[in-house]
Amino acid sequence: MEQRHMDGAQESAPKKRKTSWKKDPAAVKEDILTVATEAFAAHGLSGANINEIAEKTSTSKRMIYYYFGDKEGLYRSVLERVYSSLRETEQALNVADLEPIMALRRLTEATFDSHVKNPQFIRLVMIENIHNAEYARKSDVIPTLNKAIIDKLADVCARGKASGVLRDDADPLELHWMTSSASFYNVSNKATFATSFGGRLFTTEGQKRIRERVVDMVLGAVVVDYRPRSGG
Amino acid sequence: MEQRHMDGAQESAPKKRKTSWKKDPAAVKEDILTVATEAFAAHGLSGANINEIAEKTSTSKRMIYYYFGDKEGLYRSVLERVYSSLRETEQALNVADLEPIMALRRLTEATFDSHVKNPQFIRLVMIENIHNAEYARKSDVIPTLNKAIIDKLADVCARGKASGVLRDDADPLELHWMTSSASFYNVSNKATFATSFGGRLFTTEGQKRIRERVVDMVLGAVVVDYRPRSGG
DNA sequence: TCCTTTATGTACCTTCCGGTTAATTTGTCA
DNA sequence: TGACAAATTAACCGGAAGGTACATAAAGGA
Repeated sequence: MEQRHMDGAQESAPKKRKTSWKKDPAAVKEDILTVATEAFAAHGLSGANINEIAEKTSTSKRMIYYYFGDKEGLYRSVLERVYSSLRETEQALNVADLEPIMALRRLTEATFDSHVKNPQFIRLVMIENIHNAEYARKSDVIPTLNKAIIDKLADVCARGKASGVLRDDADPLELHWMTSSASFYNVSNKATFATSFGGRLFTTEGQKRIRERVVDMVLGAVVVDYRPRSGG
Repeated sequence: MEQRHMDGAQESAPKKRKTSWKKDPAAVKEDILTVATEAFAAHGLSGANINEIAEKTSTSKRMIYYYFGDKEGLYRSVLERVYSSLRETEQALNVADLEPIMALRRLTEATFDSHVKNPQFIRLVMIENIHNAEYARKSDVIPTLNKAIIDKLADVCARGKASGVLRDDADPLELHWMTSSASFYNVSNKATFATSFGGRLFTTEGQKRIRERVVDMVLGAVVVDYRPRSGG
């Protein structure tokens, strides 16, 4: 992504002629995507307003249609971008040289934390599920992005079974399901849960407890004779 | 808006006068709510279309506005109705005379099953979360509906701690959070999960395994020395 | 230098859709 | 039975919002 001078109108480098417009497609696209991500995450596909999005960019509505075709195309691009960036984060985590239980704990905690830190991603996935994943399915990147995390879990599983600390029926995909479900729900359903039951679980203290409980759940389900860190 | 007599129109035997139209407000409202529930669950608040809803009812658009004021009012009514009906289901389950671990298992399984059986409820809750629960919060029934399940869990917890089978730090609200998170995610994120990882977990077989795994997770997190039914 | 392609700005159009107006029918009750 | 309220119909409105037409300024060759 090579955007030069996305702002500069006044630092006037030597001979860089700074004629009227920008002519910087990459930066323009990025700008649009950033604004659109916020809008779609906040209001959903039908709820987001192209005119409003356009106003918040440094460019015009015309450019949105020029680069993304229509509202749906813009939405798809937003979805792919946000998916990719999260999966990159997942890929960065290295647990290959931790012993299996510790590795599982770390992966679970990392998932929990990354979900908490990326509410926009969560909201877009929620929205996509409302649409029965029809746009994610159309994408040719999204369905392929997820090997990394499963591979990691498969490795941990294999090592854990070999050393006898994990149950024989432990399954990488199910493990991912378990960590995801708890971590996702924690962000996605915060609003209604707090409305029904109060905000106790969403204070700093509450989240600390929940985070530990999620680890307990996951480890409790696959570790042979799991003993929680503290308590009971 | 000031409509009384929202029901009872036909138990008056005497002078059966079946002239042209119905004059049956309760049935009309129910009809509208049924159609609207489907529409909002399918397309969300902004995505649902009042004209389409009206066409699918046996009455007219005007009637929707007559009884519910505006789109938001209709949505709120839909939300309250679906919440109430699910909570009634929860209330029906009796586990007071099961021993604590078995009671927990039953509650977890029941939650899992009821979520699977009520995808419309799930979708409406997802949508409500996209709106930060703003409409649920405005309601004066929804925030009060949820005592029942917590009370049940509190009872189980107390008994379990007394007999030493549950960890001292087991907490009813956290328990509800655990059962809900897994059960909810199983339905809410089915579409994207299957897109990313295939549908293996959503076959009949897969769901059977997942269901048992959810029980393992919950019990594994709060039961002292939990031993899963099979495996390991 | 001119021609083609890419990128951008301005103004406009059309349709959909939430909501309303006004008139009509049905039931109730004095 | 007739007046009044509740229930219902049909036609209509205004504006918002997605999308487009058209002109035109930059860049990149030949």
